[in-house]
Amino acid sequence: MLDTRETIMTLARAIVQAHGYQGLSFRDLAKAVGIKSASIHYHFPTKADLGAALARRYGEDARATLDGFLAETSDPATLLRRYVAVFRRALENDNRMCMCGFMAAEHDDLPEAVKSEVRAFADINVAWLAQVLRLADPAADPTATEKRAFAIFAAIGGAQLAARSRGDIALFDSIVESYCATGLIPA
Amino acid sequence: MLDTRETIMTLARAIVQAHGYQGLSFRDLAKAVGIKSASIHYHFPTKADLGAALARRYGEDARATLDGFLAETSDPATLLRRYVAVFRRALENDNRMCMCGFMAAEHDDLPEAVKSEVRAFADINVAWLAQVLRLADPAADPTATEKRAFAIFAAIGGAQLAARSRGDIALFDSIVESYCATGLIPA
DNA sequence: CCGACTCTACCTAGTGATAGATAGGCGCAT
DNA sequence: ATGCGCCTATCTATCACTAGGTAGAGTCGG
Repeated sequence: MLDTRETIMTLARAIVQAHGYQGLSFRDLAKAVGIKSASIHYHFPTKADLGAALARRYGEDARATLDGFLAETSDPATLLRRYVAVFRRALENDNRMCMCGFMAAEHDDLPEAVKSEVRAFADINVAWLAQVLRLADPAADPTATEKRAFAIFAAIGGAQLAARSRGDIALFDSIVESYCATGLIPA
Repeated sequence: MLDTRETIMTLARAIVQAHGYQGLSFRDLAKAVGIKSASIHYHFPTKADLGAALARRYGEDARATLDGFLAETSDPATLLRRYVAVFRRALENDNRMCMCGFMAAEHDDLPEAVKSEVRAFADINVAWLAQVLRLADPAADPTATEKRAFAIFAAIGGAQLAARSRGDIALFDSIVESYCATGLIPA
């Protein structure tokens, strides 16, 4: 393998998106990578280290993706459509979900280092959404915009969770449609 | 204990609401109940049996609670406010969340019997919400009403998840406020 | 050019803790 | 005396993690 550490992170992310942090085992991960579990510990001393690295990278990747969208267009409707599509893609990928969404549920059992990265991920999403909402309505109250951004973030996460529990991507689409129709997500 | 089986179910529910199905261990549960783990197996032969019974009862209780609301008033705004309050109460109870919401995330690792009960729980919620929406707008298209009901269910679940990840009930309130302000939840 | 040293990236083997589950027995109430 | 409710004791499997070792690549002085 060219870069084992990267391979570990990629495969671990996929596992956590499907089974959660609790459902991530060094043995299974090692088997997927093609090495022994002891070798995972060489790259990430503890599971908490791996979890924190995973969540941090997840946030970095999200920021890069979202900023990429902003570099291509300033149309709020297009940007929000693309944002929703990111969450849809997780479901398309074997009914997976947002890694930090899963970790949010597991909050009570997460090492502190992982918890703070999960919070940071939410912050990145909310900040970006608020930025897009300001493009749509620059005159709006900044505090209300931030609240609205958090509401959209939470609602899409909820739609993903509901669709996942049924293994039904069409349900995700239907729920998001309702969000747009009722005005939660501006069109 | 007067009724050990009931005690097991009550305490198990609390554990799953905080740590998920995966986070429920017979040893910890038995310790909480004050018996040995082997005795749990006497009442529930396997963990899957316990999980299914838990999810089924959760749905039954929800139905009873919601129907109780309907028996008291026919005002949609009041009913929806009470519905939201039920989810808020989980957070108030040591930052717990909806048991079936947690299980929705764990979907991939759930025994089939548990999965179907989780789906049934969602059905109960959506059916009740649709009923309330029909009270608010009897002329609306029934299919659209059902979609809207699912959107509200998903959005509130998402709000709970987001608030839990921050241990911040005020965030739940803020998000729900946004849902009402934008019109997702009719006022 | 070569032996000695060191570092990286992996390995085998095993730790103690914990998981769900089982067999069989004991005490008590009907 | 039958059976319910719970027990002790144990099983097998898996968990994160560790100790200690090794093959190979790179680095160094002489």
